[in-house]
Amino acid sequence: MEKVQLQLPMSQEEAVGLLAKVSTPLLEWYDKHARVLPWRSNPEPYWVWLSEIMLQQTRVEAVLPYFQRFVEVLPDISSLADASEEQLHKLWEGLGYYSRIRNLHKAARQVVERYDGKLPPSYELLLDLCGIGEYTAGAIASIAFGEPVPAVDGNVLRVFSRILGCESDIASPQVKKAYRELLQEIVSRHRPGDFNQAVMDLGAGVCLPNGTPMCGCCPLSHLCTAFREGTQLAFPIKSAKKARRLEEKTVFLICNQEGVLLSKRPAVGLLAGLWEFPNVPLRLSREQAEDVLRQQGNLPIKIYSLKEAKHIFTHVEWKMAGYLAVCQQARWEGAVLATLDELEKIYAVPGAFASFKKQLLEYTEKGMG
DNA sequence: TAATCGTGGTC
DNA sequence: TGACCAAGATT
Repeated sequence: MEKVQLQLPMSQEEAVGLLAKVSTPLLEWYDKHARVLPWRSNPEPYWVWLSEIMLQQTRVEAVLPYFQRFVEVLPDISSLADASEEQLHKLWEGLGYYSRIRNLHKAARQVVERYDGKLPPSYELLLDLCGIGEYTAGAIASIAFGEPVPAVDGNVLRVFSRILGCESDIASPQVKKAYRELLQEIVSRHRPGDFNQAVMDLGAGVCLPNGTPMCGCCPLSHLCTAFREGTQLAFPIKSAKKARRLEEKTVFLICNQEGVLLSKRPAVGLLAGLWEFPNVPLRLSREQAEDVLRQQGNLPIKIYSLKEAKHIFTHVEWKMAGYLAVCQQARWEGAVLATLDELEKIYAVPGAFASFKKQLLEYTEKGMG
């Protein structure tokens, strides 16, 4: 990778000099304003690791209930390594980016095999585990083991691009690398974990990404180039993303006296390995939907049209029609019959199907006519 | 390097 | 309502 220089309104030496002044006021602010979080109250390596994986591209408030339940059920790395994929999917259901839990599972097995079930206490060794990249290795190494390395995430890039007035595109891997090297020079040697978490708390609560940052509360405003110039909203510079593509589907809730049919998604790709209601491409009319149901071997007693649903992923949007078919014998190639209790407790069904799951429960509770 | 991979909150 | 975005990793 070619070495890239950050585009700064100052020299590299001036930038390092400016950043050297960050640590003291940042840590003083953190001592007063740090959020109280389970993995901070008990920063054992397993908790720090699990929290960092859950927090990837995910807000603290969304993570909290998942984290609590997860460590209750699987209190250590060894129990995680021994868990079934089905159980892990259920514990992760609704949290998104499901490759995270599969990689966490693989890594737990690596840790048991290589390190006797204890997370290795170094950035380089952590980096070698599944699902742990540059950011997460830095976060665990600094927070759980006190290694003085930076943890460069979206918060760090936003906060420091504003402080520096840096015009480089933070979406570029080379630019992230340049930030890592720069921050390696100034991360607190005494409190690296607190330093990294302080920047994240500052980014999450003060140096906001969406809307106007609260510079009046910021312990670093006196150092901040963007604040001085009134250009906070111009940073960070980030290249535009590609537009989403649209996919249309027809979803079938095929029920009998016992329960409803579920299919398992392919092992790779979107929502890999999770369960879903049987579905086909395109939004079908009621007549077309009846044909599909009959082709799958059903003789529906009654068919209800459901409310259409939309689900937006990062790079795809699903627009879905839905039909509920009441059958004597529910059939669909490759599908299994799940009771409502099993749907609740065993099968992990992603949020994309939440609207239809809700409509199913409304039907079973009240009847739909 | 660019595309892939979820979900929920906010303006 | 739609666009943007969040404690990224993998291929």
